Amino acid sequence: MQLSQGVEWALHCCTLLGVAPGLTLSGRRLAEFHGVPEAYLAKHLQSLSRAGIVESLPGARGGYRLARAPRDISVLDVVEAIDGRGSTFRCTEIRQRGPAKLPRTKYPKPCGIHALMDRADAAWRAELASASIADIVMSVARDAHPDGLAKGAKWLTSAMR
Amino acid sequence: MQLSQGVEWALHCCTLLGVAPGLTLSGRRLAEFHGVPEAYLAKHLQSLSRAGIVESLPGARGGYRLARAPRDISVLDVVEAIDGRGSTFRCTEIRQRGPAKLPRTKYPKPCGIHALMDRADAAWRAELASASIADIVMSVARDAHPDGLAKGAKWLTSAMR
DNA sequence: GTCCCTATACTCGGATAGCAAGTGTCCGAGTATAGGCGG
DNA sequence: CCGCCTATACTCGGACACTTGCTATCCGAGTATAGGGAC
Repeated sequence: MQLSQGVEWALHCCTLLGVAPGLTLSGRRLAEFHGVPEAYLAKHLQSLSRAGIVESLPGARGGYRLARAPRDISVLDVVEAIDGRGSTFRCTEIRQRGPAKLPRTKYPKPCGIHALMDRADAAWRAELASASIADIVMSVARDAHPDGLAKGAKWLTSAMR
Repeated sequence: MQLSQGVEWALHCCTLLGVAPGLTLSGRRLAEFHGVPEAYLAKHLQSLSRAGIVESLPGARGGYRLARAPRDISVLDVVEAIDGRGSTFRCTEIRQRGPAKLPRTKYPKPCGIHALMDRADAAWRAELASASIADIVMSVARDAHPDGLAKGAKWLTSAMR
């Protein structure tokens, strides 16, 4: 079970877009800043757009910007936008197959395995929902090396020209 | 991100093997009881065997049985045996790429995104580690319909003949 | 009746195809901009 | 000098190949058993 590669890219993109309110960057700039292939990143940006996390502005000087305040976008929102909203565990109800099966009405409660898996899933989601893009931006501002922040800021000003 | 199909099968197999100490069932019987293809289930049983969760007995009257007490086998053990032990999130350190990169020594701490993902991963694993096969067996015994348990017990006695 | 041997049937284990989803890429539709032209 | 028009360059969006890993299956090596035969 592995998370899609695009999740990492999408989170970093949202983090970058979250450093300044209304900051708009094109797919090309976002790819350039992160050193990832532009064409493939565009695919994930589309997913973010469809999910209502970022909004796209067409035309020259267009690009992507956050659709909501960084505080109101949880990491879980981004993860689900890229990787899908489905549960990690799919219960095929194999207890209802084989020689010990009963009529369908005899299974009022979900099986213990399914219930446990859902609990683990909920714990994972809760952790991701507890952090917002704003939190990530703050953590970067706090932990990153000053030189890196300076280079980033410099690139940003030149990219917005 | 979706869990492998085999995880469900493996958990149900371990649950069945956990109902009685030393209970040994062949791959054929396990597949028959759960109504799943025997050939494919065998592949997952091999994984369980390699992970030291079940031990295999060759020859006629052979099969699989739990290698440890049900109490000492966590659900996480089974999940990791089938689906791998790797983290769900793979950080490719894209912050070290692009125009704002710095020498590698300038990144003493893992990035905030990576740290958060690891926390979520840990929460998921903790939940799965908190339950053992013995717990699953108990929950089935408590929640399943008496008729289903009776049919299961009947099949079991005939299968052990 | 007891022991031994052999053939058997059953078991696990790894090696081998098929397929779906993620990965990676491309080109077309649409728009704000920049420059040129006319008034 | 000012306003309008046109061409341009850039943007997003969806449609199209490719690869990895999960899904599914098969056959071969090995062993405990069951039955038969010899003593």
